[in-house]
Amino acid sequence: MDRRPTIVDVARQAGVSKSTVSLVLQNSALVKEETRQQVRQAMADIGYVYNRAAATLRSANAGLIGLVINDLRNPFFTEFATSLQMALSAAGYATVLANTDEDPDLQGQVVSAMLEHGVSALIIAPTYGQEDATFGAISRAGIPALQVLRKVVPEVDRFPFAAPDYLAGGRLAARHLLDLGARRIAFLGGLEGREVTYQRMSGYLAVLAAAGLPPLVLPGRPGRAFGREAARLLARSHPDVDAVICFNDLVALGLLSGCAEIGRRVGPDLKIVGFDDIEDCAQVFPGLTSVRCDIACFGQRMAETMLRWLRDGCAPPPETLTPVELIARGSTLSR
Amino acid sequence: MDRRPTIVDVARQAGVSKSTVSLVLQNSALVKEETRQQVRQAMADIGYVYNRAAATLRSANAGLIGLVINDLRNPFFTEFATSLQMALSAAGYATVLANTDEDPDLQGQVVSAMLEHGVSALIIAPTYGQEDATFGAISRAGIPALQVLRKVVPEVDRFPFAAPDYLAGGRLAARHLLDLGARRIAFLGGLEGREVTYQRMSGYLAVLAAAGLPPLVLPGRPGRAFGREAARLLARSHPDVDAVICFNDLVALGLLSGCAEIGRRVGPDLKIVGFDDIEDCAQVFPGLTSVRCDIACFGQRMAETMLRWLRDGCAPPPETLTPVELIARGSTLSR
DNA sequence: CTGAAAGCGCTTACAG
DNA sequence: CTGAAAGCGCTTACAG
Repeated sequence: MDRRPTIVDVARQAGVSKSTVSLVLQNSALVKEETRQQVRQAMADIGYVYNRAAATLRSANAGLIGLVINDLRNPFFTEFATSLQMALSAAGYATVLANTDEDPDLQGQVVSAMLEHGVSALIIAPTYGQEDATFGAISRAGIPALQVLRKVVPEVDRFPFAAPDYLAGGRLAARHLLDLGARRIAFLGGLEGREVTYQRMSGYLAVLAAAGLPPLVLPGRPGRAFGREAARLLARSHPDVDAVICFNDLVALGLLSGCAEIGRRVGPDLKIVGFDDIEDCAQVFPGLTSVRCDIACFGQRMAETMLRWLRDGCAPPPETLTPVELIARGSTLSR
Repeated sequence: MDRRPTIVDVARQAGVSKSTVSLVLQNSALVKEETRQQVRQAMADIGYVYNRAAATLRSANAGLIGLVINDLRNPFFTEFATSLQMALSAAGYATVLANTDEDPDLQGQVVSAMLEHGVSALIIAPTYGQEDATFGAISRAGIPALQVLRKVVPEVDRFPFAAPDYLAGGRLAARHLLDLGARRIAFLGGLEGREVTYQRMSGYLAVLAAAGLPPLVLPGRPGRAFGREAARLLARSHPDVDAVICFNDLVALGLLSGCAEIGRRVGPDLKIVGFDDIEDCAQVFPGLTSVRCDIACFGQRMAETMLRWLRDGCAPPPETLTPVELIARGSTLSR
C-alpha cells in the first residue's frame, strides 16, 4: 500500500458503499451499529487516515481555528493561547497559531494565510495599526471572529469583544494601596496612546481623583527591562512615591528586581502591585501583589464561546468583561 | 456575491481559461507577464481568496506544518515555538501548534489530528511515553518529522534529532564553578529516569569525577516551585553545598527566590547556575548565570532545516548538537 | 504561451 | 438503513 487509503478502500474492505463509510465517519445515526463496527474495523485494518482537506472542500468546514496573538512571549498571552488551544483540541478542533509581535503588517499576512487555509473561525488578540486591512479581510471571508484582550475596531456586533475587566482591576489596586496608607501612588508602564494602557490606568485615575490625590503616570514599554530601570528613576526623580501600580506583571517584576538591585525594600519603602497575576507572581520573593485576570479560565471561556458560535450559530454578546480580583502578597506588606 | 469567488470567476473576469489562472497562482514562468498582470488585477477586483483545501486535495501539499510541544508554558519552549513559527510563516507555511503538557495520550491525539489535517511535516518536542503510538502514526503517514530537544525514539534516520549540546553545557557550568573555588557542587532538579535529565547532568558528573569530587544529585520537578523549596532543603540538609547547577532556569529562578526568602546571599554564600538562558536570567537581581542554548536561533535553524527537507528533499543529519555557551552573571560572583 | 478534460477524496441530496 | 451520482475548487498532464 503506497498511497494513503481512501474511503473507497475502506468500503471495499468492509463490503459497503463509500456513502456508508462517510456516514460512519460523521457518526450519523442512520447507520446500523453492526455496520458501523464493520466499517471501523476495516479502517483499523487498512490504516485509514481521514482526509480533512477533501472533506473541507465539499462541506466548507475545516475544523481549524486561527489564533492570532500580539505578543506570545509574554507569559500572560502564552497561558491564554495554551489554555485556548487545549480546550479547542479537546473539542476536535486544531489550532493554527501565529505570533504577530505587535507588527500590523505581519498581522495582515498571517490572517490572510489563515483565511486561505479555510479556518472556520478566528480569535485575535490584535495589535494596533492597520485594523481595516486585517478586519476587512476577515469580514469578506464571513467567518466568526472574536477580538480579545484589546478592542481595536468598534464594530463589536460583527467582531465581539471580550477581556478581563481592566477598569475594575485598576480600581481594586488603587483602593488596596490607599487602604494600606499609601499617599503618593504612581502608575508605571504601558505605551502612551494605546487604548489598553488607558483602560488599565483609568480605574487608578478614578480612585485617586475621588480621594483628592494627584496622579503620577510614567509610561514605558511593557516589559521587565523598563520596570527594572524604573526603580532607579523612581528613587531619583520621584522619592515621594510610596506605591506603584504597574501596567502588567512584567513591569512589576522588573521593578522588583530593580529595587533589589538598588537596595530599596519592597513593601515598607515601596509598595508594588502588578497586573495579570501570571504564575511568577506567587514564586518571586517577596511575592507580587497583582490583579488576577485568571487568564487560563478566560482562555477556556473564549474557546467555549467560539465553539457555541460555530456549532449553534449563537453569537456572543458584543462586549464581555470578565471579573478580576486583587491577590495580596508580600510586595504590598508594610513589613 | 455571496459565495466565495473561485478561479473560474477570476478566469471569466480576466478573459482567460482557469488553467491560466492556476498557473499564475503558482507563479509559473509559462505565463506571459501581461496576462499575469490581468489575472492579478481580476483577483483583486473580485476579492478572490485562494482555497488551499482544494489545492491540497489535488497536489497533496497543504503548506501546513505541525509543531508539537511538551510544555509550552515554559518560556524556553515558548521562545522556541515562537521563533520557529515566525520563520515558517515568513516562508509561506502556516503552523498548527499544540501543547501536550507532558501527556502521552494527548500527544497521540494531537498528532493524529494534525495528520488528518494533512500537515506536510511535523516538528515535535516529544513527551516520554507511548513513543510507538505517536511515531508509528507519523511513520505510516510518511511525512518528514524531526524530534527536537529530546530524543525519545532511537530511529534517528527516520526521525532526525536535534538539540543544544546539553552535555557540553553541564561541563561548562561545572568548570565555571570549580574555577570560582566551589568545592561542594550539587545538581538540582529534573525528573529521575528521563533521558534529558541525565543528558543535562552528565557533563557535571564527568567534571566532578575528573576533579575527584563526589556528586550530589537532588532530583525534582523542573519548575520554580521546586527550586524555591529547595533553598530550604539545601540550607537545612546540605549546608556544605556552596554551588548548585540547576536542571533549568525555572528551577534556578525559584532557588534564587527561595534564597531571598530565607536570607541566604546568592553568590557569596551559594553560587547558582541555570540552564537555557531564558530572558528572565538577565532581568532578575542578582542576574542568573546560565548555559545559553540560544533557543530562538535554534528555532530558526529548525525551521530552515525542515524547509530544506521539504523543498529539496534534503534530509538533515541523524543527529545535530548545537553549541552552547556559559553566560556569567551575578549569581556566581563571590561578592 | 493557453485551453479542455480528468481527477484528488470526500459530502450531500436523492432514490430505493 | 444503503447505494449511485454529482460536485466542492483546485492542479496536472496533454494538446494545440
